[in-house]
Amino acid sequence: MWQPRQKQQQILERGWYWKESVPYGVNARWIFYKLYDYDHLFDADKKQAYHNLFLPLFSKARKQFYGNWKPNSLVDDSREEFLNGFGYFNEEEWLEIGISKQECILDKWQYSKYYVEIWFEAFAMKGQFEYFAPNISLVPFKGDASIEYKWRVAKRLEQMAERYPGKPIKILYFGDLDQKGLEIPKNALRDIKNWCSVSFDFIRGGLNLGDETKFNLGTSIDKISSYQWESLSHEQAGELITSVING
DNA sequence: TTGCCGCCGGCTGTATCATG
DNA sequence: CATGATACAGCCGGCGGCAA
Repeated sequence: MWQPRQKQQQILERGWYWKESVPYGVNARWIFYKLYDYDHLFDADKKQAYHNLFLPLFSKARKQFYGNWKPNSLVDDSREEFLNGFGYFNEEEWLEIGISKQECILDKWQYSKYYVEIWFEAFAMKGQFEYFAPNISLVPFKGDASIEYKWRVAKRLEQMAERYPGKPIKILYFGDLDQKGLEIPKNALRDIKNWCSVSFDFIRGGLNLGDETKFNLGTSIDKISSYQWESLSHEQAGELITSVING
């Protein structure tokens, strides 16, 4: 039975506290920023602390089932399996579950002023956007978008323009405040605008210049003077997302 | 003395940009 | 024009030293 040392125990305990502090699943990176920036539990350089101290420790805790930690205590939204071959066991189950319990979902966009999509860079924070922006389509960016993905986005926006004639399209973008974080949407927009016959508003909701001081953010793991979406607290992220949606 | 810890590097796959 | 670095989110393994 693995027994972490005093310091490690303290870090794991605080990690569990942060994990439990929000109503959605979080990734390792999010917890690390809380432990480093808020709790100051690491003396080492940020990048070193993340790769050499934090990740191995929390990997071990989950694999060894230390305390309440389990392999699924942290979420990975970036990998997905595709299950096939399932269905109803028989006609009776189909009538019971397939038909009678089916909800009739009506389109909400037809009544709204705009068609809105949220594009965001910090892919693993999907749960957070689902929580603060229910009923809005979420379009994750994992680093630079692939060519096919950009084409898919462009064609979808055309379809939306056709489905909701005259309704303006608004894209709200959220991502890191660093060089790459600014390039990712710029690169994607270049192709998407080329391939999309309809126009749309693109609004970078954050992180924008000034947000780092407004929210008193700690710096990125990888680069000083860079700021990551995961540095935002639950409340700050909620405030930022909802204010952009309502604005 | 054993095993935990810190440190370092590499791997997955697609894309863009800086450098030489 | 070719190569390397970086972005995304982690997981895995080896080595050497120190602590329980």
